[in-house]
Amino acid sequence: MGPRICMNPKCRTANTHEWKKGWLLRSGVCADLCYDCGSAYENFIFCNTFHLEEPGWRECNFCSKRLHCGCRASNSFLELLDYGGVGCRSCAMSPRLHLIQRDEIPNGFGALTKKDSDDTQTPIFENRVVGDGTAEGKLTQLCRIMEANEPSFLAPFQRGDTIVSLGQEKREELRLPFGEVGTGFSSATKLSSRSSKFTKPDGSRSMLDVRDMPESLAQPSSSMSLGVPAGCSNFVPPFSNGAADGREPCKAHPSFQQGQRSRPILPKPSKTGLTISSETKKSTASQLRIARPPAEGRGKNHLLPRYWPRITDQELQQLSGDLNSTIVPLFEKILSASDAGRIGRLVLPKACAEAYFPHISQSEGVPLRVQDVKGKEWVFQFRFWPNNNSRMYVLEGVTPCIQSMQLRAGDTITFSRIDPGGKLVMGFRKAPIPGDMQDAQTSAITNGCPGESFLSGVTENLPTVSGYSGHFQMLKGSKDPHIDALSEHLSLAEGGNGWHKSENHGQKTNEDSPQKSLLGMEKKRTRNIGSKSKRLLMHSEEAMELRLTWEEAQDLLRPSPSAQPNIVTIEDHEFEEYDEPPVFGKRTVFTARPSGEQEQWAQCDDCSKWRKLPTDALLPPKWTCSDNVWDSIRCSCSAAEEMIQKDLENLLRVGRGMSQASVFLIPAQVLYAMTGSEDSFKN
DNA sequence: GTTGTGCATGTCGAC
DNA sequence: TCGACATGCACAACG
Repeated sequence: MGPRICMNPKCRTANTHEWKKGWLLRSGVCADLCYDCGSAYENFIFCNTFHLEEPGWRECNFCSKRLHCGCRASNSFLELLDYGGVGCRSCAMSPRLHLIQRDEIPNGFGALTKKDSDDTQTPIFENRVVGDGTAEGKLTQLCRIMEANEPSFLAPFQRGDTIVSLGQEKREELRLPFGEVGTGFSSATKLSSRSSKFTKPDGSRSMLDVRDMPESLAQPSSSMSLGVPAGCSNFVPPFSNGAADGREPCKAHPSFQQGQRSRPILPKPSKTGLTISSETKKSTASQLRIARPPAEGRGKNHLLPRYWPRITDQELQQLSGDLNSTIVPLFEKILSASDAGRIGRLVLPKACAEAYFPHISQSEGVPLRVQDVKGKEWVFQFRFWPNNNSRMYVLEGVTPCIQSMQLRAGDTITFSRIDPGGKLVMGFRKAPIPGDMQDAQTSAITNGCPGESFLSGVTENLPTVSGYSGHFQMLKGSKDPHIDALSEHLSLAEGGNGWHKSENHGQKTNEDSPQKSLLGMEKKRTRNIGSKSKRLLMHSEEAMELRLTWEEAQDLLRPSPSAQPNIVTIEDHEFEEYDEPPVFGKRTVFTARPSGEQEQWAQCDDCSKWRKLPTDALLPPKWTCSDNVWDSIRCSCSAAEEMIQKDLENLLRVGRGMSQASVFLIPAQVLYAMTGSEDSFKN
């Protein structure tokens, strides 16, 4: 066991502690005791001390729950995770998935004798499967689908081993390590598959109940380590029922290597959550925006669908591939007026905060490092306020970040985790352009608000305004034309305009009850943004003007003169990637001849003479005649000006009469109309 | 006077 | 009915 960080924040600075051979369990969070400080963070229940019983088995000294690697091949557990996650060396399955009650030990394993606890790490977290038999059917259904899709997953199961039966009358507890969200879910899927052999087929049940999944994925550590089995997909959904829609094929799996992507499940409207559909095989599934439900849909604390991260499979794949890391979407939230206001407090959904952020016991909270998709690291204060015998979690100090991302009320902020490393990363989606009701309608639905009641909030075959992943949104938001081009190329971040590209989906989804959804949207939108935050809103015309202004401003952006681009090849397209932010280039004026030929004019910073340039010329912020490499005659300030004075005055008058931004881009036709004739410009 | 902080309260959705 | 949460509001700190 290598050095690990103590879970106690007061002690965690020392990462070379020895560790007691015990396990702590708290709300599904496992941790060791630190030998130095003698404790773990918070009031962990000193409950589980697992002992190696026989090959593949471990048993808690206290609660007598048993753990098995599943394949029974050996007791050789492969350590996978920083916080002690293990997997069987033979089958790579996580033993935590096979935890069962002592009295549920299947026949054939013989008597168990306790031994001294070994040093094997087996953190677990609670994953209580409903015991009414419902889960059995659901899991069976899941298994069928999985079997149909990837029979190889089931292969190890069909050796006849009676390991764990989810169909047993008594419920069992599946415990997964807090730090192994992804792994756990991935494995959970496999468990389901394995269980299929031993459960009664029940075709009538098609739902995978996720409400009784682990109580919490919280870990009292801001490091948020996430275990990822080697060789597996980059994207690891943090949800156990993601076993269905987020079931991640191992990259080593042939089907994956052949380019087969994980197929999101298309659930039908349902209150219970995930519905598994045979439609999952449709090739278009990867394009769908999936509201990936939380694994820890744990009873009343389970996350509301509105917070489920919505990300298309394709985006995930691209994100994962591009970043060469594992993306774990955690949750998202529509920014309220309060969130986006100047107070700088972002109210966090309680369930999300408790599930994915470090556990805090003091109101003061802890600093939380969150990286934006540009790589900039922000430190927020993650804290809570007592609130009606409950807690209200907030992130403080988010104003600079929100401003940096140019977010407003109504935009959606997303939290994800990047692994390895467990870094928290935040992205965003911009809200649609105000005034476009259809956009707004779809947006509201996309954001999981209104319409969710009839969309189930599970999967929405809908577009989003900008695609998920603020990763790409940030790329676009960078306003670096090159990055922006990349973003466009990837067809992810579409911001406003791109919204229309998949609009039909939204229409289709809403056609059942457009008015209802519209009303609901409006209602929700009103609430989200708040009547008192109208100052944060703007009229559609204003928004349009702002958008146009910004778009125009983009034409002025130039790569920093000192910046050296990195050439990035994506899908056979080469893009220049700059580390340095773009700079504003010199403003120019475009004109057009009657023939349609366009011209670009720039004014020398030294002599103030106007020079004609190629239309594709990009000028640095400071430009003089000597920089006029396109015209050997007029590359000096001593050269005569091309434009006659009258036309020049017209040109400048037009510029003054227009908005500050528009002066940069005088419509050529307008200019020509004002100047009257082609003779306005002399060559 | 402005801004920040901490808590209270009303609304609304989920159960 | 209850919990979550958006936001109001009183008070403190600060310039």
